[in-house]
Amino acid sequence: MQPSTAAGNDVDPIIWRAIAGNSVQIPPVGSRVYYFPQGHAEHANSGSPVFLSLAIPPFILCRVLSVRFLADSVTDEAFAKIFLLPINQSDDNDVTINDDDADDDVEKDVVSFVKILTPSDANNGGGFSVPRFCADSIFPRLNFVAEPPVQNLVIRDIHGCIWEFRHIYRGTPRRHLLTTGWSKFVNSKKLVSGDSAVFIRKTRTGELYVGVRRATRGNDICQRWTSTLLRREQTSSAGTGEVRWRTGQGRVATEAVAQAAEMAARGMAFEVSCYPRAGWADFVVRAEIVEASSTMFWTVGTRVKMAMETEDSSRTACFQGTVSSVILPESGPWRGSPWRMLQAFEHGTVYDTALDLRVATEVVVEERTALKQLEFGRLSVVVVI
Amino acid sequence: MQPSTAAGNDVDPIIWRAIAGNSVQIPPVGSRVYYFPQGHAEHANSGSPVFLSLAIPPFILCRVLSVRFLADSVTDEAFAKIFLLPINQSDDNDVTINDDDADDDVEKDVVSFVKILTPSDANNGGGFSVPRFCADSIFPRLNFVAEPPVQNLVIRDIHGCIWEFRHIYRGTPRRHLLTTGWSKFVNSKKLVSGDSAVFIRKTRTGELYVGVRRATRGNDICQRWTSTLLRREQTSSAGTGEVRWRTGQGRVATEAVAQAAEMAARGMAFEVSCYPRAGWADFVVRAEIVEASSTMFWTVGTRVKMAMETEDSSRTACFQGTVSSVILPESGPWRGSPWRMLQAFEHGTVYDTALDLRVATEVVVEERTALKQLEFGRLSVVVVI
DNA sequence: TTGTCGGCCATATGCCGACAA
DNA sequence: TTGTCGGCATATGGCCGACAA
Repeated sequence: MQPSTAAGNDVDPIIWRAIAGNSVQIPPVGSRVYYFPQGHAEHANSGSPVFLSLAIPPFILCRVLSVRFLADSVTDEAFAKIFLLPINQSDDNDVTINDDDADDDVEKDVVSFVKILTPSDANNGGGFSVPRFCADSIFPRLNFVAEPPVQNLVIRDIHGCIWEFRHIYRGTPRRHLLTTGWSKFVNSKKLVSGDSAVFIRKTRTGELYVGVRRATRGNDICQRWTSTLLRREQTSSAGTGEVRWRTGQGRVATEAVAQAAEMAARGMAFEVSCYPRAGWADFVVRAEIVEASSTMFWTVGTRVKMAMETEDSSRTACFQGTVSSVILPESGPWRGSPWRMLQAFEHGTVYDTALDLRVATEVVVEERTALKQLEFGRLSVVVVI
Repeated sequence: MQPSTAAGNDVDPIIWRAIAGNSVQIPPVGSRVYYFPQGHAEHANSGSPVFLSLAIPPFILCRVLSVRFLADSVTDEAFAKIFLLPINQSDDNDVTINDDDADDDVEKDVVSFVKILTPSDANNGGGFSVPRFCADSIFPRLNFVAEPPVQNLVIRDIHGCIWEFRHIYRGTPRRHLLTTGWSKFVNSKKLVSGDSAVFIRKTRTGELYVGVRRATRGNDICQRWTSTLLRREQTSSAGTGEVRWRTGQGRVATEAVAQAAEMAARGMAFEVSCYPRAGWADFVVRAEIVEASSTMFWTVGTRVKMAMETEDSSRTACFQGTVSSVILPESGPWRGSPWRMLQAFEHGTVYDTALDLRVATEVVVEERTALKQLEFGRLSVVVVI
């Protein structure tokens, strides 16, 4: 099975990471991971996958053979295709090439800024109000002696397509704005208020990039606090029909899940597409994390803490909670599966950001979590406290 | 395996048939059919499917367990989900409920009209020039004493969504036009000149329906005579990106093909999605047709005739030709497969329509055909002459 | 510092009859 | 009968500073 190229060209990993979010974890080539078919199935776009053989283990140890960083041609979402080879438990040493230093270097090579779009930003006929920090740190400096100070920005999106924006500093009081070109971008990407725009600058070359993140709605706990309902959906029966892809939850074909699980269970190399989205669980998890968790004695009352990024990636906040139930299926096809074995009750959380997380303090977190389930914004790690 | 419901609601079979085209053949529930994995694979949207087991027979006898008439939520194409159970050759009697009479009755219950859109019809800011016959036979009669004669039409599309069009009879000389509402429809359905609109009226209730058929381009012989190139594609790198689905050829996920073929080979019930499109071969074919063809001694020089509908379904035309080669693979995974075993050379064709088929008289038909391959417009049957 | 609003201008949309194929 | 065009009215897009949060 060759990794298919039909989904488009590979994305520069540096840009990919900046657009997907800095806390997204993609296991490096050579590392050991566990593949969770149940988690994969949760990403299917319709129904439950059909497994030809009934004996699909709940988790399968694999080695990462390759990783491709890609972009969804319809939604612009960053996603990764990971090529996995099932391996034995005894094969327990990572063969990762340790290039952490190199990674750090290149990561410092970009600077990025995320803004959640206001209604004014996303309105038809409107421009984009550029926060001061973005204008100063990302965009080229304007010539402020001109009247008005103005320049044309040439920015590439995740596909490498070029977009042009007029960047002007005007108004009383003065502020930075993107005018001409912005509206076309918003319409083309089908952005609505609540979505985010990511502006990225490669510090060495000065090249500019722009990415989008869709507002997380319609999944799990996120659904409860969001006040923006299905504004992207067809509002009247005679609507334009152009935004229908918004209704689909999963991004992965049901049959692709079934096929991957089948091949994994047979010990054959297989490929999975991972869409890192807030509120969706990773189903390919570093083996070290799974193994550390499996040695933990989970019991009701265990207190846990979860670090996660806010939606605009500007800060990291914490969930704190108590495990309220531990469920390991005792029968059925998934007997003994740790997937979503934990359910936590959240309490007494201290946040260092106010806006986005405040409503969540009032709800019971019902997600069952093995390790990385309670995503909100993006979860980075679970710590027992 | 339950037929999934995620693709949308079922379409009224009468409306479905009128929109798909009257010559589209969907095998009835209970009938025996042959499933051709190779033909199915030709409908995959990327690469070649991965077959887990290598022994996939080239054709598998099945019984039709159920048929669902559906509509693609993105392209509005009519397609069918057919649920098939592999059966033995000895199980040779159809269990079809003979409801031909009933079918005939209901088919007479609708009247439809197809028009290929002119540039003026598909232009932005333009209306739709309603042919006289359509206005007379499909739309409600206007009040011609009014000045101008005008009415509002309320028409449902294949999804049941309501569209409103202003139908006016004006101009000098007088003619029927759809004005207000038409442009929104064209933009929403992404119609371009060359595509077709189908207007349907249920004679009993007077209810109106509208469907679309995309111009057949990019496949086989159709590609050679069409002069309209990829006008729907993104023209600039900063384009809107809204028409990208036009680039995809197949409509079926590669993994779905692999899974269906696997299950068919194992004798398990499976489901396939069939998109009846001109230029694409049916991969689920009535058993009687396949068996009749397999008793035929095919040889180079055999003269064949093929009836087919013109694109606007108004008339039936004929291809005539001579078999120029007969190829049965002698080795490889598809040894002995009849799929596309015939290649025909076209000659001396007599058409009873002029416009759409005339260029095809000048080309060599290179398609290899088992039975139903030389689709142009829509092929209905091959006859040895 | 930055989100939203009303004003105002430019452009695009879209209805029309004229005319010709 | 019907496809295409130019004219013209109107709607929408989109840039602007004012003002307030």
